[in-house]
Amino acid sequence: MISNKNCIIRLSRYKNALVRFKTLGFVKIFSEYLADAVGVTSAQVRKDFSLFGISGNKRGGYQIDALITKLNSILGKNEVQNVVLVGAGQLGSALMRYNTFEKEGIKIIAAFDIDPSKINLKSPIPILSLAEAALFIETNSIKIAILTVPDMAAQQTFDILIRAGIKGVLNFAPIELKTSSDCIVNNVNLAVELENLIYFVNVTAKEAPLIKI
Amino acid sequence: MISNKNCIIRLSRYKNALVRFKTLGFVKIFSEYLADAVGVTSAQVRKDFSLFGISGNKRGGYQIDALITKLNSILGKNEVQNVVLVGAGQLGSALMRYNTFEKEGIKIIAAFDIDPSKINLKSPIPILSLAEAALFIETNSIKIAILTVPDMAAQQTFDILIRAGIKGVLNFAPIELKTSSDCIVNNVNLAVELENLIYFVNVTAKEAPLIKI
DNA sequence: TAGATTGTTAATCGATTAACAATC
DNA sequence: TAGATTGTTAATCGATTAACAATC
Repeated sequence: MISNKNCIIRLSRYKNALVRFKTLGFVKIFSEYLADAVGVTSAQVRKDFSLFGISGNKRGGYQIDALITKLNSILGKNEVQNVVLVGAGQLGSALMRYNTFEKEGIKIIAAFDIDPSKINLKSPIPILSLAEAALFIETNSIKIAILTVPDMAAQQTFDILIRAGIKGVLNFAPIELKTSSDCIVNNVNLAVELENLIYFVNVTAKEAPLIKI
Repeated sequence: MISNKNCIIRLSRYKNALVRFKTLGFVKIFSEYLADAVGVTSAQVRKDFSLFGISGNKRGGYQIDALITKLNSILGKNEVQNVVLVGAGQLGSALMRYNTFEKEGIKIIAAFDIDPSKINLKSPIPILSLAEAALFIETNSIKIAILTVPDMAAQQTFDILIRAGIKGVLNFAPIELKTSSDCIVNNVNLAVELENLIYFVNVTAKEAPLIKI
């Protein structure tokens, strides 16, 4: 029932697409249309749903409202998810102001930084000293952290978070964090994403002339 | 030879890890250690390398310097890659200040926004009117764009970019862009990444008590 | 040389897709 | 009813891994 990461990411995408369909006034939807909106096959949609016991009506498709409710429940979106952010540098500060998280029910309730000049208890999201992180995380039972510290500090900061009880980390440092089995790490590396794009654009450009001949 | 996206992303990770090994004074490396640093198997490393004709020395491993050079060449990192950014909102502005790109040889040479109040020709990265984007992209032969506009504007802005000759887009809108076959889209969705993490942390938490019994 | 590591093949694994019976 | 869509099984596809001969 846990399924793989890609499957869960698709559930999020289905949910987002369904919200858009609902905004447009739709009430029911067929797997074919939902698949199209998300860029997968209809078989994939039905398979994913069946893995989570989501069923529709043969010939009648799926009720959008019920589907959104079910997906939100699976994805833990029925309650606000409190997270902390560690590393209030350029990217970290931007994420603190990134209002899409709030819209999606994800609340950064505090940020931490090692640099005393960054500490600011009065900003909309308080920025505290890294030294206070462990206690804060424990007393507030925070399970998820966003890690936006410099590369060289990533592993040691991560270790602090683990010891404080963090169970999931969204890591922006281009480092493979050594983790214990009970903490999950999702890596986001924007430079790598761009490099990837550059690579494929370049190979396609090199190939194109051959095709034209 | 094109290979799949995951393979190319691994090449970027190998490259990053190798640069760190080099910093630490290493000259040679075995597939086993590189695999460990990146979190894959040594067979995977050797397989990836062989796909790109990279060879080492049996019994002697790989020369780090030569390897970095080769990977940089494959990934197009021998020259600075110019890109544009479209949508100078919260996230867009942060990415403009995100110096990791510059460090990685990726230069945002201009940004565009539809909001006249955002236009600023004197900022370090000039912010121009969206109306000027097509001409700018064409005259400068820009192939890659970072798209950070609001969800509802994403598709129409994307269409403008396509017509201007953009071949690769790093898309931050939670929308599946309808693209032509000759433009590649990489999606980054931070809220979805966090949702994913939340999901797996929650299921693990629910399962843990069962394991303890 | 003996031992260790690469390079590559074949086996495994898992995810996606096609296909179709069930059924509304 | 006839037709269309779901739910699920089996087939396909592709990526990862194990294993080992080649060889430094």
